[in-house]
Amino acid sequence: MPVETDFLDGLNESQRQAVQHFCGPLLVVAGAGSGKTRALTYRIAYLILNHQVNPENILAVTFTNKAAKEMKERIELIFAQRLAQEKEGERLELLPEHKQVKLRSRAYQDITKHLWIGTFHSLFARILRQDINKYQDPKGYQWDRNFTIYDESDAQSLVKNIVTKQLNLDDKKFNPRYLRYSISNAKNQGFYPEDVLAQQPNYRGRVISEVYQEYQAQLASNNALDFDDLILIPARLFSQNESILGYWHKQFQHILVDEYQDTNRIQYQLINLLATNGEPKKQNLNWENRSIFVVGDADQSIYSFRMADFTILLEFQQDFGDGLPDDDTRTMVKLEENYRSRENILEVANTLIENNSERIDKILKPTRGYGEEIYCYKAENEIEEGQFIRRQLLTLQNENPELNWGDFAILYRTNAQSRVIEEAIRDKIPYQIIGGLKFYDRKEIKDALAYLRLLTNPNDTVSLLRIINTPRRGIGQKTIDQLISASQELGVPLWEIIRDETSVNTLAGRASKKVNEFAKLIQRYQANLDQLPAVEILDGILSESGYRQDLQNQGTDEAENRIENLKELDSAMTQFAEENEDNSLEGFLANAALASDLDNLNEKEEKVSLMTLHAAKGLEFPVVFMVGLEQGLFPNRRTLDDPAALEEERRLCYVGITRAQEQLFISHAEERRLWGSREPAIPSQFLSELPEELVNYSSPPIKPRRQEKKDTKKDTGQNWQVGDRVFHKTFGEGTVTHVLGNGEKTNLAVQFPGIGRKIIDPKIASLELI
DNA sequence: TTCTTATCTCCCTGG
DNA sequence: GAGATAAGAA
Ligand SMILES: Nc1ncnc2c1ncn2[C@@H]1O[C@H](COP(=O)(O)OP(=O)(O)OP(=O)(O)O)[C@@H](O)[C@H]1O
Repeated sequence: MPVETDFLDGLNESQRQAVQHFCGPLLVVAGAGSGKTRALTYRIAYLILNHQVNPENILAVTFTNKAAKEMKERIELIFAQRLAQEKEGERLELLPEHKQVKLRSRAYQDITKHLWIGTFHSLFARILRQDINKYQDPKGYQWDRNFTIYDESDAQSLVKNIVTKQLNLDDKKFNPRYLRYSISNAKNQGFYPEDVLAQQPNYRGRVISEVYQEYQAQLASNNALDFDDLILIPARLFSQNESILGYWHKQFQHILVDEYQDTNRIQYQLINLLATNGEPKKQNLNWENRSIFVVGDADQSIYSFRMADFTILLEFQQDFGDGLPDDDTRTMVKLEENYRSRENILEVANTLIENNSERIDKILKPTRGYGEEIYCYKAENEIEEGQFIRRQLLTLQNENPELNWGDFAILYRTNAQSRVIEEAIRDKIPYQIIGGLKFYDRKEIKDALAYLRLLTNPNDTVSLLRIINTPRRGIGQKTIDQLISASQELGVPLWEIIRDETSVNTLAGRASKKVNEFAKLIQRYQANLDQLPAVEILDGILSESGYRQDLQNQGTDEAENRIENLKELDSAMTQFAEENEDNSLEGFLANAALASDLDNLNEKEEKVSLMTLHAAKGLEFPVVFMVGLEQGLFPNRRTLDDPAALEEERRLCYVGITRAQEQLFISHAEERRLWGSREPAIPSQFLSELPEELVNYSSPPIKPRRQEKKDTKKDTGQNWQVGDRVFHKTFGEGTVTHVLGNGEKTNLAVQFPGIGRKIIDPKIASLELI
């Protein structure tokens, strides 16, 4: 009999039904903020607790690394909580700090460490580390386990090199960016170069196909994979090799996918293969002790540019489910209550999304009542828009002391918009920008990583070329060209030439001494790769290569900054080694390649978050500013003549609105600077689609007050008692179960129905006695 | 070979 | 308007 598990208290009836689902397929569909992610997370815990499923038999796919990390933390807490009650007979948060730490570490060692939770890319990169040598490529390409993962800029420079150097095409006519995008799209549909040509039997198609072919050949000879390969190669490997598929099918008995509406066909194929072991007939499937559980919302599908296809979500019922009508089906659960947003915010979002024709209507009931008014502000230009944001932030923060800067988000369509906003708020308001230039995209970081990649994977010519003359060591373009053409003639990787002293001496002329010194340096570190911890390798190579010294000599602020960033790389490495119990260089490099800027978002830091609407998917904030609602910007210019693309923009807008919990500000400018020139801008069509009665188009008062709230006193002097009924801004109504400490140091343990027990400092959070 | 200056391209979204 | 890149000078 299943143990009754108190964490089910935090779920409504439909969520509970989803969480308690054990075997077979289940689709959870629901609008924004209805607790889909929570249901998925709790189900993982429930499988382990009540069905004794082994954590290593669970595969859960999230959309971002950050979401994966949070999910692991939640599960860890659930188990630590249970341990606390079993072993100590007490709630976790009421135990002394060191005991809490110990229990969490137990939960990590026993449970979460073994779970396979991550993005498609990180999970399947891990599988490839194990099995890529068994992959048989139809073209005969081969990779080994030390493969390097190329990020977008590596991939683009490879394409560019092919276009200009090898195929001698005009890169004006075929810009490498466009070609790279075409290749990526082809891969995300499982196409080989020949397929591209067959689909597009014209000059353009031939060029794309040729570049693609050469690109793939070079990836292989560099022993490198791009992001798309991390999905595509496992899919091909599983299709061609029954025993490998069988192994992973057996391993992953329970498969869960979050944000299922944004999976693409290849990702679907992977999930399908793992779930069915390649059995095509639905009726032959044996779901004993197995399940597939996906959650999603077709209205939040916003990644079609990455070949995501929300019809995959719509087809789940046919693919896996019983295919019965909604009233009778046992393989679909709908969640219809929204726990995140105020009623007016939700209504605005729902009204907007109804303008899409390609959709299935859903119910999404508010649970939180009307909140503050929604304002739409018309700014003169983008600078004045920034001023508006600044004014509002300062007033709101001033008037609502319970809000800290981390409770605000500013969302925009394109990264380029962040600049002006940053300028407007930087002197008064702490902020963090998510996206744009990623940490791992910075020049100095890429240089450092190139050294490290070269050590683990000497075939990685892209990295080799990046650092062979960085810092300047007198190895010029002519020398490099000589070496490259020799390597091409002999058909060996460039590194093979460079490390061979005699070849270098004949080829490199004056620079040969320098090349040999460089080769010796690299070889010395390669020899010590397994002996030294990763951090020491990094430090050593940065010093001995003269990289750090070179920066120090420059003495500029910029160089200072780069040195700081390199130090940060150092701590990132240490942190990675600790968190993952992995101090190998390979492990760290894979992690770095897959890292996204979103991973740096820290809610606990009290900073306003600036990010794109795409990056905000899955997040929530008490106060949201959605800015730049102008025709051509949002919806974006390129979508205006494509109805499907326009609908996706509208979904993006829906996502933006539904990030807000308490209050939403929308703004647009009448004039905006684009690439240096000023352009008039007309308001976004989405604005006219919002219900007029719920949006206030006049300027918000300088000192807006939270109206609905009764006076929340920040009661330091209040005498709190066990049993008091209280109201909290985020958690709602609850009951005080413990009063901890006294006087200035009083903390309260409050039990919130449906949420659990929280420790609250009444001096920081405003608690109302009711 | 490296540094400086003029010209060109680009920004829609990201693992 | 910035960052990348190509051409020209030291
Ligand atoms: N049963 C519940 N009772 C109260 N609050 C809940 C419940 N379920 C979820 N929540 C809260 O509602 C908010 C939204 O939950 P969650 O992120 O799981 O929703 P979601 O459906 O995944 O959202 P999105 O579609 O926007 O990603 C969270 O703050 C969560 O803590």
